[in-house]
Amino acid sequence: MLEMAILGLLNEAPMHGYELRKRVLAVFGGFRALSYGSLYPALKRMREQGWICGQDPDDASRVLPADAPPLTGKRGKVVYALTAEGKERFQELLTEGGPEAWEDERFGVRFAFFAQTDADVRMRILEGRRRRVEERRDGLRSSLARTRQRVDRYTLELQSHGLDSIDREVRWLSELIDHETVDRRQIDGTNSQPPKSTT
Amino acid sequence: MLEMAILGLLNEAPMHGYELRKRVLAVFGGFRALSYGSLYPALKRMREQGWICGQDPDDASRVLPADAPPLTGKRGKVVYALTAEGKERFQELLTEGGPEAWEDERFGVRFAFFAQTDADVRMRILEGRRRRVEERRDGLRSSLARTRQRVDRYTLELQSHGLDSIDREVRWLSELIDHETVDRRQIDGTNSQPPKSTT
DNA sequence: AGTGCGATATATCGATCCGATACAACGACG
DNA sequence: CGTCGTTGTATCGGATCGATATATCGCACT
Repeated sequence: MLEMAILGLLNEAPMHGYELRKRVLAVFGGFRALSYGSLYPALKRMREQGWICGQDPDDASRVLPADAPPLTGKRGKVVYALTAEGKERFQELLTEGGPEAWEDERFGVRFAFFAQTDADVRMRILEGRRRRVEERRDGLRSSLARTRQRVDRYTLELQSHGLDSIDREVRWLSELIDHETVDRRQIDGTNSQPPKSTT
Repeated sequence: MLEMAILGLLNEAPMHGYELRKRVLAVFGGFRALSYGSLYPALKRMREQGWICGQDPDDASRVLPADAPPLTGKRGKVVYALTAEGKERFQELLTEGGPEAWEDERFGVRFAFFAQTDADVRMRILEGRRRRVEERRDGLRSSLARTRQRVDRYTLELQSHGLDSIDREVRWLSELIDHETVDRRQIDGTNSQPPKSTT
């Protein structure tokens, strides 16, 4: 979810599209890129939605709402910032913990803003993600077991390495879940909350 | 490169689109998926290119070349097989070792057919891929070093885990390259080939 | 003083691929 | 005898990429 990434980063500070892209590359670089071909259309859509507004830094009076001209010819620079609706929308996204949140691409973005997410939503997403990744691991594992004898060295190497990566992610997620559980227990201990069942 | 994946798998054995998809999931599952939304249009394109042909298994006489009808209504099953041009095209792809071959998605597919690729092309691709991944690693590493103090626990965790994954890939590639080098030395020793510079 | 390169910056275009969905036939199972 | 899961083909809209065009700015080199 590109939309959430943009809202989240603009929530930290207003910036140019260009800057936005560099930040995305730095934060999500291990998982996802962000091309201009998605960025600028996304910014346009979001401006139309009213979630962000663009402002010309050379002429502060010239605010660019929904219907701004395409800036052809002499192009101005635009600093984007969240509107009230944008902040609202971001908060709304933070509370969503449905199955979409633990799909490959979404999860990375979702996780990057965990610090602003409620503990129970964090837990739901981490456990959902783990289930998801375990499923894939099991599928790959059995497929590998079946074909092990029949394939060449390189295919085997590729599948083994893929399986290792997935195994590592499961372990990483388990560590995070353990950590969350400890945090929760500490809160429960001092705050006497009932121990919620995490389904 | 979806095209190469299909050609490569059909080179092993003719099969249905559906089967093709399952094989792709099994072999590349750790890296890439394959949706029907890409598969069937791709098969159609490739049939138009003359690389593959489809044949109705219930009526072997009914071969489906380039301009076959969309099979609406009563849909027949289609077994796809490589044509002579298709085999040629696949061999051609196997010899290509340019920069495209070591980009994220391409590399996995490329690597899966390494057993049918020349040793020097294998080496070029492995080293190119390693350079590519090292670049990303260094970018991420310095970005992480710069922001380490300023970000929250989850962002840090995400970036660290991403960096670890990339580090692991570099090590994996290095092991493969070492192995290739050993193989080459053995051939050079017994076969007295001149030690090629791998630029 | 010129010049030329790399970074900053906005924007679009075509192509690729995904996700969801529809449709249909077949076999297993109760 | 129905109905559920698997096999199987196909399309649609939407998201995203990769390449490219354009323009400005600062800095180094000559």
